[in-house]
Amino acid sequence: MDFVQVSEEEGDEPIELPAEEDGTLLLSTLQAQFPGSCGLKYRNMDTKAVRGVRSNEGRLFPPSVDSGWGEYIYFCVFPKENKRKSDDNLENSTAKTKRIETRLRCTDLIVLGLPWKTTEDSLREYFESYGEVLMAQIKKDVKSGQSKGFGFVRFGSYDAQMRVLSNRHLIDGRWCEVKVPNSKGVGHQVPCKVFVGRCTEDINSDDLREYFSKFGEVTDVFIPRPFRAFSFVTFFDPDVAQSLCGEDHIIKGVSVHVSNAAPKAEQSRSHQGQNYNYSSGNSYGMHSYHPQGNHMSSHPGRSGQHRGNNQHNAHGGENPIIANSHSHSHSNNASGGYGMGGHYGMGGNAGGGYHNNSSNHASGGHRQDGGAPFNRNFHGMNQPHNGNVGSGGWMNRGPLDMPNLQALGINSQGSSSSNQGQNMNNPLGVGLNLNSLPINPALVAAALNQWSLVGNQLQNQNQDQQGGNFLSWMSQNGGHNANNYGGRKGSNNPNNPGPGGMIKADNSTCNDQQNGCAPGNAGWSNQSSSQNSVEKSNFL
DNA sequence: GTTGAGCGTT
Repeated sequence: MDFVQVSEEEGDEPIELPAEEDGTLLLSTLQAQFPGSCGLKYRNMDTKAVRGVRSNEGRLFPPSVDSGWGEYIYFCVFPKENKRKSDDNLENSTAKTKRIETRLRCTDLIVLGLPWKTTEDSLREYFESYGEVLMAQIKKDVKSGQSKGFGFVRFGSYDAQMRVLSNRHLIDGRWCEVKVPNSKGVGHQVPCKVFVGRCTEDINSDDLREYFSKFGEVTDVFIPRPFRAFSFVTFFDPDVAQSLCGEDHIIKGVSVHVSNAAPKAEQSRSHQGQNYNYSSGNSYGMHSYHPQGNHMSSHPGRSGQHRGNNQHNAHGGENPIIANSHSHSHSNNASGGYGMGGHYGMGGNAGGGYHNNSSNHASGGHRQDGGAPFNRNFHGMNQPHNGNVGSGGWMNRGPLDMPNLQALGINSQGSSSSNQGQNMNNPLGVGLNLNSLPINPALVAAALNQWSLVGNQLQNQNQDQQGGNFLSWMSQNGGHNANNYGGRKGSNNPNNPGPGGMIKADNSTCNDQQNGCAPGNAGWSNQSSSQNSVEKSNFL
């Protein structure tokens, strides 16, 4: 095993940190020894200059492919104090620029599970290792002054916020979780993913990654197979993604067009859309760490409010409530599946046609945060008549908004013969074989993207072929960032570590209670990302 | 004085 010599500051005595098998050093390893650090740098003996170490997705890469980390002594990079302050000033100034409008700003973060004894001072002290803490408060009972066991923190830098959201926190002897509070709403986040239309077949993911990397760190590239004349590129920085939208770019001599991966109107139109944003914007917050185990212990009253949708079976998705109360039932009783098979973190079709596929019902429930917020976020998803209620809202559009499906070459048959019946929940029977279209598939794809229909089609067509679906990939977004920031591929729950957590929900019929931590572990699993997307990345 | 899922008297 390789060790990397790291000191906090140049000249300090170094500590040897173990590198991974692939030669990288996990940021989490670094942060375990140097809390609050965000990177490494070293003194280049030839140039006498300080060089930064490449950092990507929670991993630090050795400067040399051949000689690895070499004999350098590296020292830590910490978030810049002045940068934070300048950001704060920017945010507080009246002259807010477009940048501040689109940039992901710091938000208050809720800290759950705090020990009763934790004070605002100790809370602040803990989090200061990550960066400047602008606010730390403990919610208390007004009469007794006793802590309610949760509080809020706000950081001065988004970097610090990201790191906090992607790490576990042992505060005053108790594991706590930090999340973006539900009360914040989730609609203001900016997607990291862009749609790249007019692609040609010879533009591969490496080409896309290489090309777009010059604008910012590319965390993912997804090219639908078979060829569809479009692709998706996910950036680490949503600003970069945003800045590219609407532009034409030439890759391998081909003019491609970059646009929003999902139309903005869609993102604010429905709860699903908002949650899509949430998932994309809060890439780092998608860990599902549940220090107290199962947060979804039975809430019969709540589940009662959400019954009715029974387009699929009783264990629809990973509805934790149903899972808890119905164990392994497959019957089509009327109690299950309010979660629409999940995917609630995205703007796409969480419902129709997909979760009727019996081979995949366990892939639903792609919870991206834990606990009861699920309930709050999904009122209105249960219109029982509509298999597409989770479709990002196109079914909810008025007729004037409806795309001309016929003009787009959309027929009324699903194109996947092996998935017959999957469109039973799709009231329009929308299905599309882009390959068979008489018109440029790129144009159709672009149009469909604008209507958020790409997901449906991809899903219908590729589900069998790739074992994944576009929509869950959409939901993933930077989610793997979260995983890797923590240096863990599996659950963040120390009670349930291991690779299974983030990889894939078990396709067996038992979605419930296997781990006593229903939504948190298998919760935001993403079968698609592990196959379509993550495999193209070099960090999993 | 106890407790352990949650979402903030701005």
